[in-house]
Amino acid sequence: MDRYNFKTVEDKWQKKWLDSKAFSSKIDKTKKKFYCLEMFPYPSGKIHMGHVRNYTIGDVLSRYKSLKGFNVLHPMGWDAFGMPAENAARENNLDPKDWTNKNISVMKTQLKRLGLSIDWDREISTCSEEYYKHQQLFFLELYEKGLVYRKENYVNWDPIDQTVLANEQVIDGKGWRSGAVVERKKLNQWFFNISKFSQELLDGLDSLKQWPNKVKVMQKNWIGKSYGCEISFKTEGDLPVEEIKCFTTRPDTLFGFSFLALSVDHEISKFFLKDEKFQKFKNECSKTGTTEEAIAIGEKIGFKTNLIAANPLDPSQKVPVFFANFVLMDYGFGAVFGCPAHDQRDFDFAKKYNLEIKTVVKPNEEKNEYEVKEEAYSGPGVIINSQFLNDLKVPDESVQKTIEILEERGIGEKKTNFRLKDWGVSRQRYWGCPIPIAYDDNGNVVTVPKKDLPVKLPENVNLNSKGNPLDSEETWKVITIDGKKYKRETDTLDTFVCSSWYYLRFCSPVENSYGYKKEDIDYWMPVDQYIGGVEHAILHLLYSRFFMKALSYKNTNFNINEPFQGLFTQGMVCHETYKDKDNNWLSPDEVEFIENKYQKKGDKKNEVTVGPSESMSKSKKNVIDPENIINNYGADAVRLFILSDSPPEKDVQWSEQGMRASYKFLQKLWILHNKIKEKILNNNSKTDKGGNLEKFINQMIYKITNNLENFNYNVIIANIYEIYNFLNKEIEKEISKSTLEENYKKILVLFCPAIPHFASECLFDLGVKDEFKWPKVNFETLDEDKVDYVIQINGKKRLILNESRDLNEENLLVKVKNNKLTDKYLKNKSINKIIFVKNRLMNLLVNE
RNA sequence: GGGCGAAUGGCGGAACUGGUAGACGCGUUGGACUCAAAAUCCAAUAGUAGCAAUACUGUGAGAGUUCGAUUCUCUCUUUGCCCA
Repeated sequence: MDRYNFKTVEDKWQKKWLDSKAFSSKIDKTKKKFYCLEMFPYPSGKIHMGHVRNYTIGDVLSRYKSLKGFNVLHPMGWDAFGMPAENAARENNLDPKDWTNKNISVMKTQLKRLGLSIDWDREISTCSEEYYKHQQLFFLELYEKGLVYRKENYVNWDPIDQTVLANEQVIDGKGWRSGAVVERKKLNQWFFNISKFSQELLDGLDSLKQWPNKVKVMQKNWIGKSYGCEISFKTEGDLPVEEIKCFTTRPDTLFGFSFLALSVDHEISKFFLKDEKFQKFKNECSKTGTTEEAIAIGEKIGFKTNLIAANPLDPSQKVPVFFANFVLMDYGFGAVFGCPAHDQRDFDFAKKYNLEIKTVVKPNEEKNEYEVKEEAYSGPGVIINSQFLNDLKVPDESVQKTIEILEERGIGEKKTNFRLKDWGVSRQRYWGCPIPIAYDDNGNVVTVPKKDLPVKLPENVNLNSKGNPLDSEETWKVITIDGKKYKRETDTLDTFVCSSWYYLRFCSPVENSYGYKKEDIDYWMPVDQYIGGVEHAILHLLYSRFFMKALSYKNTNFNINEPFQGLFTQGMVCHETYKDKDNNWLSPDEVEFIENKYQKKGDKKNEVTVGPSESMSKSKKNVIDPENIINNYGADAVRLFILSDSPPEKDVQWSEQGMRASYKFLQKLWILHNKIKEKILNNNSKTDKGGNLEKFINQMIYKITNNLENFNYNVIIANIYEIYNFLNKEIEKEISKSTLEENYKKILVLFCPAIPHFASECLFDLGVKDEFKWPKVNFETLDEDKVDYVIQINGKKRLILNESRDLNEENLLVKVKNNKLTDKYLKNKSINKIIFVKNRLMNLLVNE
């Protein structure tokens, strides 16, 4: 018998699957479909362990569903636009397209080595013209429907790189690449009107029964529905302004107000255009970033106007009006009233400008004399010092009641406010999908005619120019429409747009005339199971949901409400971190463990400190390269290990020892396989002596099926080990050829989802050539003649009795009393009560 | 500060609708094979006491419901994630 040679076996099966197009999927209305999708990768160079885990989980599910008889769609593609390509190309003087395509080819080869059941005929890449031309058409359709618009908006501006930065690219207020202090700058940007669907996006969450609750909660918070009130404040002063409208979620604290704060872009700012001091102040404000966090942490500064605002509920109360850096035009009307006692931001501001701090809410447990002193109080309680609002319960009753009063008096109006803002999709980047828009000399917008799509990216551009490379492409920029010259939009689309609809494209990957074919999406959509990292819980998933709503808006022909019926978020792959004596990060293969000490390889004097296990990242060098691991141990062993050590939704700790154990296990399993095969071939026994094989196998079919349905993939691996342990002993017993053969073949099918090459080889070795089917549980074999009864005395387990099934209370009690082991507990004691659970347990309550 | 989770041996983790806590793996210890080591195989492995059968304790802490709680309820501690 040979050792199990994973290289030949895995190569053989991968070739076989490829040649026979084993995983190609076609519409078959006689079968139930199952669309299994993992989040597609960014082609960054090589696959990492996170990919291995993500795609192994998806593959287990796909293979299982397919064995269950579903018509499975399991595609793969590339999220191929984005900044890393542009940066890498700039550094190495390459074309981003070449860099990306090279990476795709490397990573595709690596993924194939994992033996994934992917329909490669459906492969797509978002950077191909074939893909993005449809995206441009969608853009124009959305534009026609009024869901896309252009407006001036503040962005994070990097003055050195001359580019816009996303919020996550701003680190400690500085550009992540240049290190320059980021400024606020106003730019014309394209927006998708996602906020139009705020309510729908919120309501839709309820229908997503197979989504993890935490993701739904995160989306709910992100959408952030709140009720508030729009209040008009009468003003007086040296400006021709009579009233200012504010939005607030806390109208009940109105009597505690001590100033009004306006955004520097509030329309009133037009009166200050020539005021140098104000312009200086405005400049100062632009130095704070636009993130909520930056605003919360940054110092609050204000610019006092000569306006005075009156409390609409008590016009005798008058307060000053400021411009302030913590108010943005995005929120409400760019104007808020400040109640320092009950909002920390307002409190900080009031302290700085010496404004009154008037307490109007007291916590329930406090006395009426309660006063806010050191910090704002924003918790529940009751209203005080507020005339007719006094004694209302905060927050529910007080907010509601105040709004009613304001509405009655015609000075306020109830408003629903959403935190969700429209999606800015403009990026000042080369490597993205061009926006099919052009401008005339006056800056008026025209759309590129649909027949002229795609708007292709120019080639051989100079990536080292300042700002957006497309902006310096003078010849590309000029476009002629109907004989007239226009200038193209040089911004490209956020890459999240590409990933917002790629799952539709997988249904019709080669359809040329449109982004999808109705017949295809009617059959395949929605995605039955979507699998990926929780880091996309908000943006990508919300944008995708929006995209479906946008496509179905004013379009009766498109009726997909939610793209992803089931969602599973897998955990990360972690590894210990290492630092040498000079505090440099070391990779795991630069470290060795000798004489109970970690040291740098070949350098005894360089002791290594072991840090906590963290998500694998290049910056901390705690990365294990999947390619080496697959080469050393084989794809099945890697799959086995990555599944075995933790539940898929939790983080898993990479361990070399665990990896080796998985490898060794497959070797042992191969030896066992050969023993079994030998016994099947040369065994004439017709009887099974003392064997429980059939019963055991049925239990395992039951368990593994359940565990697969519930994503308990780590337990499935434990079940496989159990099967091995059992078979390894059972095989020594006398067992008939038919029982062994029949049951063993079932077992091998159970192995298919997790270790497909190995299981296929064993089945093939036994001459099984037809399509494999997932075995059914034979429940009859599970009904045993004898069961273990747990016997408790006063609630404590004292004895296990293996007795006939379905014993009634009296008969079991006799057996218990007759058993010598219970003597010492029952002697001279009377039984007060008996709890009896059929086929399971008897609990005797006796006098102590 | 708010929201949502989590806490089980030396470690990763099992435990169906409340009913034998610790499956399975790693590690550790002992043994076999070997001149020796590696590899492999066998055995033990929650803690305490005992040669042993066995007994007691034990699922972050404390209370509660129950014949019976890792599982349900309340309070607290620690910790993770998201939002501020």
